[in-house]
Amino acid sequence: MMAIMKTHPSRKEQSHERIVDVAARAIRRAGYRGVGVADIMKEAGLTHGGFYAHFASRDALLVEAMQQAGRDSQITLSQAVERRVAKGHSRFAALVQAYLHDMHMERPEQGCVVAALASEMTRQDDAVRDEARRRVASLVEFVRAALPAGTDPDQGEVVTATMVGALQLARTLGGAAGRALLAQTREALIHKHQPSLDH
Amino acid sequence: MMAIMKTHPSRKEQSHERIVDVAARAIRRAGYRGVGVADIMKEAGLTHGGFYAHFASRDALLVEAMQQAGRDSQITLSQAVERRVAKGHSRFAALVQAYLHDMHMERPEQGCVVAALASEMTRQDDAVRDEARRRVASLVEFVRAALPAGTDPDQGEVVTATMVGALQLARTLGGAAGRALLAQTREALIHKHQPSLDH
DNA sequence: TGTACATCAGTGAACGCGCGTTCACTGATGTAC
DNA sequence: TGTACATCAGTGAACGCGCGTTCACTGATGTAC
Repeated sequence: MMAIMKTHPSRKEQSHERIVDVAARAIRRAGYRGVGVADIMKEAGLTHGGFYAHFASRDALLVEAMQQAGRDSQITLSQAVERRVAKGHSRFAALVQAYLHDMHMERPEQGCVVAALASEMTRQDDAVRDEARRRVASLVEFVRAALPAGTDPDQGEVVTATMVGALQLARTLGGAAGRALLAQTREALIHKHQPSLDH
Repeated sequence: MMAIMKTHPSRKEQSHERIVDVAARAIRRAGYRGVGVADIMKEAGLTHGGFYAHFASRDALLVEAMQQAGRDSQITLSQAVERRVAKGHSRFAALVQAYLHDMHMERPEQGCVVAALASEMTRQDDAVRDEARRRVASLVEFVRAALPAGTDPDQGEVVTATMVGALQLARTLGGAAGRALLAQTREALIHKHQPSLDH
């Protein structure tokens, strides 16, 4: 009853996943308040009436959507990092280049959920806020794990703050100004933490 | 007709200013979507019906509110910086300490409008978005002007991104974790740009 | 200084719309025998 | 293998509420003479 089986998912589970996937993209594109229940259901190929068979409330969906968005973007980012590492870049430089990539500025809906929602996170109800904290902590951990050997681990928070802030400012400025800001930030981070490499 | 006189403001002008002041705090506390026209008018001591004698639309108010919030927080920040400079701190250390102060984490409604709204700025209509870009540019200029002599001016963007990002992450985490993140970021910025001072 | 009228700032009811949520119902899938 | 019934996932109309916006009206302020 309680155990989650590894068998192929039921029809309902498939719908559930589809709804969460859609929502995970929607909140990053349009914000917590930006897309309604009916829109999400429609994009998932369903009608809005069925929503409450899947979730207790809109907020409950938001929590699952943030988890999913976190998984999504962490996988995408990991893969981009590994690709660069395979080409001979250091893990740290790879992270900085992947996170502060022009594409990441232009495609928030496929990108980091923390950067997409940072300034709205404080204003959510408890359950959503708790998940937001977990997303931040998880991102910081990811960054910390990519710091060059010997770096003070406290730099994990600082580098995360720099990357998240830069991505948001770049998105606000947009266009050439945004890309310039990203380039300067990549340069500064890599130069600071690995003066000898990737320059 | 067009010239703005320096005479004492008319009754209507006083109301207008009060509405904008209230809105400037409200958007930083609750976000662009967080407070309605009726609430703002009420807090300004008026009824909602009079709103459209002052503004063409809710968005028009948001533009003025952002300008006002920018002025507000720039003045507050300047004063805090000057106070620290007077005590013998360098201008850069003073800026970092003032911006990444625990109080700034706890009181978004009196603080930086960019940090309060960064991730929502991309999602606003043209007029609001334009003003958002100006707020970002203005903050970057302010930071650049406080960089230690001889620093590459491109660091203005990077330091701004770091401070804005750190403030947002600290607010999301809240409490002790938030304060720790602020402290680490202050330390890192000051240590990087002025290794010899304020340590 | 006073009276009559015009202008102005603000009031409060009302409208239209979108959105989260509920619910009676339907058609499909699964189970019992 | 077939029939009867129960369960399940999803449908679509409806409800209630909040919010941006409009508008006819009121009371106060200012101006003309």
